[in-house]
Amino acid sequence: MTITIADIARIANVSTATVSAVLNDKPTVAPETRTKVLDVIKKLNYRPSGVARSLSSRKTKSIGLVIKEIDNPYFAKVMKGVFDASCENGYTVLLGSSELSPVQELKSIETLASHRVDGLIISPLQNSDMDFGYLSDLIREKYPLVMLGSVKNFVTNMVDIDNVAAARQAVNYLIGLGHRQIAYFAGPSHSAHSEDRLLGYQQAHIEHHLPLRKDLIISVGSYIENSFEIAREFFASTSDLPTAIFCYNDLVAIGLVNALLEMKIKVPEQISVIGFDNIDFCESVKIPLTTIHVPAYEIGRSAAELLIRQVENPDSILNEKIWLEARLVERSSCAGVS
Amino acid sequence: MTITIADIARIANVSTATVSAVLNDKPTVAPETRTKVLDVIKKLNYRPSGVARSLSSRKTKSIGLVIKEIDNPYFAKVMKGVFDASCENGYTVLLGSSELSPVQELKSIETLASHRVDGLIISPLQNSDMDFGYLSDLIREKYPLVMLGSVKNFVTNMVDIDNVAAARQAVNYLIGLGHRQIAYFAGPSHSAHSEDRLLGYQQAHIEHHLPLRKDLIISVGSYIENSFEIAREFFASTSDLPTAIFCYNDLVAIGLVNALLEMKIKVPEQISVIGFDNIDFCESVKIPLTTIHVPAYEIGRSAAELLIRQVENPDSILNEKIWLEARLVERSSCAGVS
DNA sequence: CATTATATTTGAAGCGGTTCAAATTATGTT
DNA sequence: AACATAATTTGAACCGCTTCAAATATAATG
Repeated sequence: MTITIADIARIANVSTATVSAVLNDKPTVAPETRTKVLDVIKKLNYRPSGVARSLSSRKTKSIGLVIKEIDNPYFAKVMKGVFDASCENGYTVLLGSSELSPVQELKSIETLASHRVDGLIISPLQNSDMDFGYLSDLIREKYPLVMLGSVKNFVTNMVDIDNVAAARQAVNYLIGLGHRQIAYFAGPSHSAHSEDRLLGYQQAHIEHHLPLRKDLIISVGSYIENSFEIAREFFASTSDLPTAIFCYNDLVAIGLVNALLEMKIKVPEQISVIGFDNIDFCESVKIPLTTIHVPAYEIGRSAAELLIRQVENPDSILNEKIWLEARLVERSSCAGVS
Repeated sequence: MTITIADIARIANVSTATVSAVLNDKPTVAPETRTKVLDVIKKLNYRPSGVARSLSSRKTKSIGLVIKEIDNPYFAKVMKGVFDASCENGYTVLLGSSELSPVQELKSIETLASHRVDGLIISPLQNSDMDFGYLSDLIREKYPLVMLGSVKNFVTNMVDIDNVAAARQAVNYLIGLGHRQIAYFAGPSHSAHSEDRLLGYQQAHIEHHLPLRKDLIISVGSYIENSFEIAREFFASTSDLPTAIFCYNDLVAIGLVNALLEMKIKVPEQISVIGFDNIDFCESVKIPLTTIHVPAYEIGRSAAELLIRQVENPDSILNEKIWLEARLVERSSCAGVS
């Protein structure tokens, strides 16, 4: 049915080895032979089977990308970065996503590994090595890997921003504005990023000798709606309100602002809100969002480039850490306290 | 290096055929044999090569998805739908995107096809059959295909909303509100969807005997920034302003609203704006956006389900058209004219 | 116990490419 | 023309799994 290299060989009256040679641009094949073969290939509209090719060459020219949420503008940028860099280098990307479930994260990784992707880029949900039996296997067998975020105790490639420092910067900014009661609207449980940002939040407090109030750390999730709901509950049930809120990401911040506005609480006059990520919508939202810019596209692109370098040069470094710069972007959702 | 089925067979003291049988849950293998093999598999942490498996079985258990823009919340939903349905059925998705370039669309399709994905879901850029030489090849050889949007003159599966009707509904809504000068902020050239929406726009005008003014059809693009820029130019250069604007998608609408507000033009008091897609951010934006809700997630999910059904049952219908419902969602960006 | 029916296992041929030592052909030299 | 050298081409062995006809082991029957 499908046409194979043998068909081409037969019709062009050469061996399959020769056809293979022209397919792979080997310099040994004679010009006339090359054109003859190429003609047949074109005429039959032949496209070599990547599967067969992969089997014998032990390279699939594909990489696996495991993100946390497909439906999140932050990861869209990461994906685009990965996709662009992969395309440029002739790689295809197989998509995986944990959708915030550790079980599914593992399943995604296993699926992609069994597809024999040449390497994996993973935005890990968790960061305790406990949960990474499978990953340590991969690392042990030197499977090319790039983590989007650091994983404790693992010697492997990584590209990320310094989440702790960036969070500290965000909270310090609020403190500089005069805020003393600052809440943290945390991300999904299991999220290493959320943990790191919490750490930065705490560091800023300690730096300025501010008390750490457990009741100001609220577990929210990752989506606008989650945040909206939880914000309403939170503000309905607490009397000692914070004057500023540091959010796990922009979606959380947007949901929060929506809730605040609905409750007739003025942003930033009564409560300042700061986000994280700097997704495209920050400017278009009701109260343009002050946030930490995370270079998501560049993270994706660097990760893919690093991974591909690793794949094509297996003896290169296996433990490269690329830290990209995050920076504060001031818009209108934060104000000083009077 | 990597461990193969032969290793398992040797150690378990059976043939590779037997190992293969237990891997594929064939009922013929004796229970004791099964457990013996399974034990070895577990002990060696063996994972069969999807590549080898694909080569001999002629199935890759993967599908290709070619979208138009990775970095677009609409397609994020589509992707999620495709991803979920694929996962549930044991398929992996290989990502492709034209990023609005016809050339890259073709390249994506070719790449995915050479990876021998079992089927393809394509959100086609264009809709003239002229541009689809490659596609007609695929169709001719009965490659399982689902188009996200109709392609003229092609007999193939499709799932989409009725873009013409939905656009007509949007424009009729504006007309019903009393608007008589309605502009269309069109999407990227090549976009079949944008063409269809233009058609609906025109039909609504004809229905109501309103003149079709060429100067009210503005080619914008697909992103917030494009729209923002072009909106500013447009309003700076025209005197005979429309009272309402129908936008290719929500991103365009959001950019437009941003521009209008910056120019101190009141929305919806002075100009009504209606979007298309109903992305998550419509509610959170400065002027909550009235728009046409497109069930993107369901589109993705139906497409994947249809495709997989096709793949696993090759003699089933090859020309199924699934039309999903779009509906108007009223928010605050449209008002009647006085 | 011999014989037949049933349950398991297996050998070997693909699947569609890549690879490389060996064979063949073309070119160059005395 | 004979021989060495360089340029091309090729046969056949993989790559790691599936498949299925044939072989072997086990159970059932008379």
